[in-house]
Amino acid sequence: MKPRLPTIKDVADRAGCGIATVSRVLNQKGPASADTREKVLAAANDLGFEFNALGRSLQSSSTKTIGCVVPSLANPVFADVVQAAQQEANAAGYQLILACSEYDDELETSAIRTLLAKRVDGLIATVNSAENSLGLGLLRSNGLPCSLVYNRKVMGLPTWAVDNGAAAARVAQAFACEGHRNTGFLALRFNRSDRSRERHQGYAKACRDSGMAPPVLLEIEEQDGNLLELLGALLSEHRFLTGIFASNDFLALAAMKAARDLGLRIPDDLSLIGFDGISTGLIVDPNLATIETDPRAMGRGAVQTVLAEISGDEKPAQPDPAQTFRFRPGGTLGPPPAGRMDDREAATSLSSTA
Amino acid sequence: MKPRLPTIKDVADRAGCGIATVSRVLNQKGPASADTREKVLAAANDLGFEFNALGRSLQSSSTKTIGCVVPSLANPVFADVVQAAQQEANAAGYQLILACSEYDDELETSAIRTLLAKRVDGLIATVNSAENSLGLGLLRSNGLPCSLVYNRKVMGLPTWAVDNGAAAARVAQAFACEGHRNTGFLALRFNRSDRSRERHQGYAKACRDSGMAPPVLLEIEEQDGNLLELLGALLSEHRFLTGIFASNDFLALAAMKAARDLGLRIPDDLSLIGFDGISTGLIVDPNLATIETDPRAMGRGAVQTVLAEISGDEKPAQPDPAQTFRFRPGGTLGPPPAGRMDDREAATSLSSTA
DNA sequence: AAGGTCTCTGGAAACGTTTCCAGTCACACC
DNA sequence: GGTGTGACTGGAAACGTTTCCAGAGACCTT
Repeated sequence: MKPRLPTIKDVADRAGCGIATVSRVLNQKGPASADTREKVLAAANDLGFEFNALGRSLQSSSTKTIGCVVPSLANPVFADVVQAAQQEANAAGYQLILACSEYDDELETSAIRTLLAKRVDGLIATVNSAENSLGLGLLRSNGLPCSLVYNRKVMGLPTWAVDNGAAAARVAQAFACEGHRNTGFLALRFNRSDRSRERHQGYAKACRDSGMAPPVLLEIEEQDGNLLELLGALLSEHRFLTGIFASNDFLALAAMKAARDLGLRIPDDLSLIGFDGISTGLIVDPNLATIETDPRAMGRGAVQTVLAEISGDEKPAQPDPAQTFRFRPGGTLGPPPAGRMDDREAATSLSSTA
Repeated sequence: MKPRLPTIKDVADRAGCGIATVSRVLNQKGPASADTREKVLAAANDLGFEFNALGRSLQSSSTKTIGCVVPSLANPVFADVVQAAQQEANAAGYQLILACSEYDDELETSAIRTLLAKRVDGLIATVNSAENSLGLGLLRSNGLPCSLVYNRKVMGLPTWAVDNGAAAARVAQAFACEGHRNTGFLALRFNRSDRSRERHQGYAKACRDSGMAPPVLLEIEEQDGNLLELLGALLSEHRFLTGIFASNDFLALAAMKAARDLGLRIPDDLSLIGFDGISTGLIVDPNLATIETDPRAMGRGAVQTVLAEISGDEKPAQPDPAQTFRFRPGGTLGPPPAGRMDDREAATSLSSTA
């Protein structure tokens, strides 16, 4: 059935020499007479020979492979991370093994375990919860070169991440500038993403600091199809909110749609700010105000860090410059509706915004 | 530096038995006394032992790994394909190795070559051009279980694809029903995607059949950032067109944005129909009329087919039911503007379009 | 002509598994 | 007490590489 692929031994037999010689010729290392070289090359060509990476890896204990764990590809942010990581790895002669955790701790751990068993040379990952990830523990304990992406720094592991706290504060400032006081924080699987939690925390703190009301937490635990309905229900329940900060752009756009379906005008009746800066936000009308991040740079950087650690000699590129995001203005942010500005008495108390 | 991971031999030494015994215990096959079993388990646990998949694969000549080649993850269609394929593979205990061809033949071939060297057990792929893909030739010649995705059937390889011709005809029909006569076909990297070419061909034929003018080919060869500008230029050049069929939704949405920037109202001044049915099309206002496909089903199906061929016993699930798409109505399709219905006199003279 | 160098070559070990096979041991049966 | 029957065990081969090392010539030098 399976037509066994030719091995180096087959080539050697056909060329009438030893396997050591074939290896030398085909890898262009070590001496070989012009005559043998030619015969080996011919034999390899005739047989359509390709090295078996397994044997090779086993002996060299290097697989030229990097593992990549992300929550999901449905979010364009991670698709971008993966794509960029892929390119960067490829350029260095490495392959990417992909695993999606589906925001599930169980799957995340088993994915990392499998990757470890496959002896990837390095690993980049966005884990559900950096603080208590079993998989990360495994990585640490056997010292595999790795880098986090979008997660906060933890256990001394390098990470390519956005400063969620600072970004959330910037959002609060944007709302405050327009005069909003009652805002909400919208999250999808709140308990399954430490990014979301950090953004919420930072946002709540910044709201307090700038004299706004504490943000209402609008949480949805995904149950697929009816996302828009759930959003609609949530929105009508909280009509008094004048602005909503969504923990990612995808959610912000969905909320925008749901609000429109409810007859709300944006930004006249409700302001929206997203997070991530995916390109779809620029296509909708009005454009989505958001925190713009650079997922491609994150993916690329993480791979560079890992590659540097693998090769050892180069100094690991430094992961975290001061600013990893910028606020992108958009038509979804405007002043709150006049009727709901009445609780303005507290408006002057805004002051400190780091 | 690298803290060599424990091998089965280490476990054997610590448990005071032979490696064969360890293998038997840990794999739960073959006999073992309760006593040894316990000692082995303890030793493995102490050492944090995990099997090395390389040695295992080398000996069993099965890597439990499936290769996956797609043009890009930037298109949500492929992100969905990959994600679904991943889930399906995982469920069967297989891992996915991802490679993106970036719509480049060179990269595509080398990706397949590498995957082959890594001895994947099977492969699913969307290739740039099914007809003349070098990589596909390689696959064929060594009989690796594989399935195409979104490509047309070729060399007897199973494929999970949309009937591009029929779908394009459906689009033509939709335009014709509304009374459009002068339409365009918009494509991004026309020469790099046989899907795009097939859609164009089918569309041109259907236009002819239904008495519309031959569609104008609006082609863009991507040069990143200025996509919207290029689209804008293209649109103003062809003001006489009342409808545009975009070869994918992403492009359709970009065109929608570009048209709006030009002051065109949709669908009053220009109708748009896309292809793929990505979810973003349902978020924009008006909703995008499009051909809805099911990328997840394609990815899942392709993996099932490959898995079936690997295990041999099951009969390969049949890839291609009659209808793999449906037309999704949307607000971007309306009747053509009254003023531009006048060139109707030429309606009968249409004839040859190769 | 003996010794030295230099280039080329192939055998063999090693990488970490699985599995075949032969060996050991305890036990029951005649 | 011998013998057969099991259950259990470990040595060794095999999977496909790379690389060390020693051997075989060819050629030059004295």
